[in-house]
Amino acid sequence: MVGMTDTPRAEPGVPADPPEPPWRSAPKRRSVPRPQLSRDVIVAAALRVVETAGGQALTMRRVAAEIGVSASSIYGYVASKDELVQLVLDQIIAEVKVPSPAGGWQEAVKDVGRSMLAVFRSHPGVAGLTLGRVPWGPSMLGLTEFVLGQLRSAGLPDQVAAYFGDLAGLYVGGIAYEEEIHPAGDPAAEQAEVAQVVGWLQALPADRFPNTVALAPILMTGGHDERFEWGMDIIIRGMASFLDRPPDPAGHWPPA
Amino acid sequence: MVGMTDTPRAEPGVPADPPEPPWRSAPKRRSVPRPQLSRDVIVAAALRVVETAGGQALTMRRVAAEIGVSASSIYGYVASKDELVQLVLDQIIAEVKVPSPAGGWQEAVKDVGRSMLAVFRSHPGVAGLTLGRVPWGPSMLGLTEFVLGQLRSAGLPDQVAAYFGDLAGLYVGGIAYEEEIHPAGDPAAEQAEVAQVVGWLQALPADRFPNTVALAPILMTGGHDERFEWGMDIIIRGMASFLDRPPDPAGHWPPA
DNA sequence: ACCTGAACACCGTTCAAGT
DNA sequence: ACCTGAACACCGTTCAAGT
Repeated sequence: MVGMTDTPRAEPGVPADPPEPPWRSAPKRRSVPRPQLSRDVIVAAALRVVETAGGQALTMRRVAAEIGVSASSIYGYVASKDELVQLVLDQIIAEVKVPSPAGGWQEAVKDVGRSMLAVFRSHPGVAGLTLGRVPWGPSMLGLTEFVLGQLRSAGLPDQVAAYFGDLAGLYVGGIAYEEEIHPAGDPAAEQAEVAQVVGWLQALPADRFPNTVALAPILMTGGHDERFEWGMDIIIRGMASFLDRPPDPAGHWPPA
Repeated sequence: MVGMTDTPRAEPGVPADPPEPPWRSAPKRRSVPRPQLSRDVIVAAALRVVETAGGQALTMRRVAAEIGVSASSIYGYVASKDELVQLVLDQIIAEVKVPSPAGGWQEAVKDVGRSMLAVFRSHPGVAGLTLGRVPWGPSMLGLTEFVLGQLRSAGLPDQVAAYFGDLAGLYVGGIAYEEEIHPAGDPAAEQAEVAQVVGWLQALPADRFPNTVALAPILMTGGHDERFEWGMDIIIRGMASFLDRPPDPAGHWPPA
């Protein structure tokens, strides 16, 4: 079954698969007479490399070695490293769960964020790959549709709903990337590092930096989950504030 | 000024030496055989490299070439590439203007964000270096102090003020990085790319993706400034919402 | 038709050797 | 004391050549 998603399905009559996103190239080689390479094999190997050795270890040479093939042969199936990265992203975004909207739009949207963070956490190394990219792959579509639906039916202005993905995607990806870079592995070493910075801040001249000195102890506290929940809450509160002041009848925001 | 000792000086005051006769061997030791290095020289060269060739061009070899020195000599003044990056970041963050608080805390805090984005824009290539790093350099302190002071005197809970820097820093750095990656250089090519994605989204089956299809035209519209202002507004609105529901007398949030 | 191997033009970092 | 040059262990990508 590995080859299925590989097959270019131009055949009409097959129902409603979304069209290929613009960044996807057609594989250069088709007709596989032997158990040779394929996009799926390459993407799976890439994912294995990222998970076992981190995002910065995702190199064409390493992926090739993981499969047992030369680096150059990968270029028969994938146009560039960037395309491989997009394929990897699309694969793991497919794991994000679309939640039940029963708890209201605010919880539903937060749940998408939580699920996305959980997926990034379960594939350490992938979050860094989203930075500076918009993963407009097929698996992103279901998520986008759900979130847009939630925001619109809550009564938020279309432009507000449209911009939200930008902000939320940046936030979740950024948080996940920071967690990758500073893994929660060794709590003792982590606490020592925090204590060092807090100590430095508290040693500042209190007359010139009164607020920094005063807040130093709580500037760097809080676990990853706590900070993430707080950040999502801020964003959702900002979104919700648009419900108190709806746009004017022409749909413009801010209202005239 | 450290740079002064760097200037290669060929014995001032001594009048023009006649050229060496052919039979003379070169002197074994010149007073200053090579221009002396220093951190300032290296950081300045690094900044020049980043600005002229982008953040991904910041390599030790390129910085060395910019100065006219071997790559390995840089390690006499800077422990690693990461330290060099931190020095570059601190240098440019020093350019961020601390605004007047006259317009109220919301505008003041937004102005810090705007100024920071402006600085990143004027040094293209630097923003990407902030990702996954907390630039706790000396020049960050004045900014932190100002923002914390604004938020506290506005009446926001200390923990909310403490977390704000995290969120805002992630946002500004992320936005600036995205602008670096997709520079606004060629408006025609940019618009063509957007049109391609919009076309792809509009071609989706409208029964399965009604909201995505409906919002496709406005999902990717808006200039960089507009999106940035909107994102900052969302965050500030979220912050302001804490003023409507202040923390309980014990200082806890959310209030019991 | 598919894959390899060498090549090109790069990386960060180390370290013995030269001046 | 300071800097160089070679070396080590890597990159992404291309392309003639082999099978």
